[in-house]
Amino acid sequence: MQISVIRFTFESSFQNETDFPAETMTAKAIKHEKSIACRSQLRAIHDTLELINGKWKISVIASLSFLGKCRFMELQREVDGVGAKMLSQVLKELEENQLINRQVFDTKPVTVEYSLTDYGRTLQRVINEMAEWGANHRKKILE
Amino acid sequence: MQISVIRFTFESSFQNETDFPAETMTAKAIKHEKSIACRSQLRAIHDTLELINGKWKISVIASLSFLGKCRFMELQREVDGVGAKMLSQVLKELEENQLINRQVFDTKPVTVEYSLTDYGRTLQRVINEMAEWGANHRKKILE
DNA sequence: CGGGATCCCACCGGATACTG
DNA sequence: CAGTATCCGGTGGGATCCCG
Repeated sequence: MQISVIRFTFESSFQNETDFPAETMTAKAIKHEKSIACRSQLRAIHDTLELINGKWKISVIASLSFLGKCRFMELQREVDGVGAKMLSQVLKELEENQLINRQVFDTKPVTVEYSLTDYGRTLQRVINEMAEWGANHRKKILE
Repeated sequence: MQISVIRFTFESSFQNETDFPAETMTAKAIKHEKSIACRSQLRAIHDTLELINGKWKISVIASLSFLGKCRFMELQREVDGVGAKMLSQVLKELEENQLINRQVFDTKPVTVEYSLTDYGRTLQRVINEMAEWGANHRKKILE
């Protein structure tokens, strides 16, 4: 009967199991297994959120992703509503987390260019999923 | 020369274009096109963030996604660190946004079960990407 | 058990002014 | 241009108590 526990996979967790002929102990075991798996997923999600959480981070990353190299003012113009202070702070944090590069040019008025690092680029799939979902959501809301 | 604008796609935006033989006007046109595309992506991302932003929403959705139906206390136990007030608030907002179902049973101590709606389930891909990225990130951080 | 009400604080984030 | 500094209000979110 322990085989039923093995039957559990992440994929199966999205279906109801009301027709699952489990007795109490097996059900408990399944629940426990699920909880273990769930916590490890939650931890991973929490890790991700720790880096890209906040009102602006994802927008900044997405902008750099779509536009390539960007200067400070370009980014501020692109990300609607962000103030200089927040943008500055966000850029600093993203740089600390190795997600973006900061390159300073010694021109007459100093020029700074930001760009994604290779590691920052690995967030693209997450960003794409979010953008896609958002687009579908807007369609749905407007009936 | 306008053909070069047409050449632009999202995919191409991730490569440098330093070797792109564009004159100023074409480069400007490209930049403008990019900006337009970028803004529409940012708007979509903003829409998504509007629903799932915050410290707990994604964790709650992920928990329901992995565990299926859940009661209030189960969720609170699962999502590490969340208080009853926040959990309650988050659940209310998610319900208003049609992402979760709330089902009340008239037992002696009242029982409430939460579960994802079909629409809430469409967030799964976003969640999976985030979980996967977080797992890789943790691996990378630990060298 | 499943929350609502209240209190309270930290910090997010906006506005403005200033610097190099 | 690319920030930094300062001030300050709103609110995210924790703790605690309470209620059906």
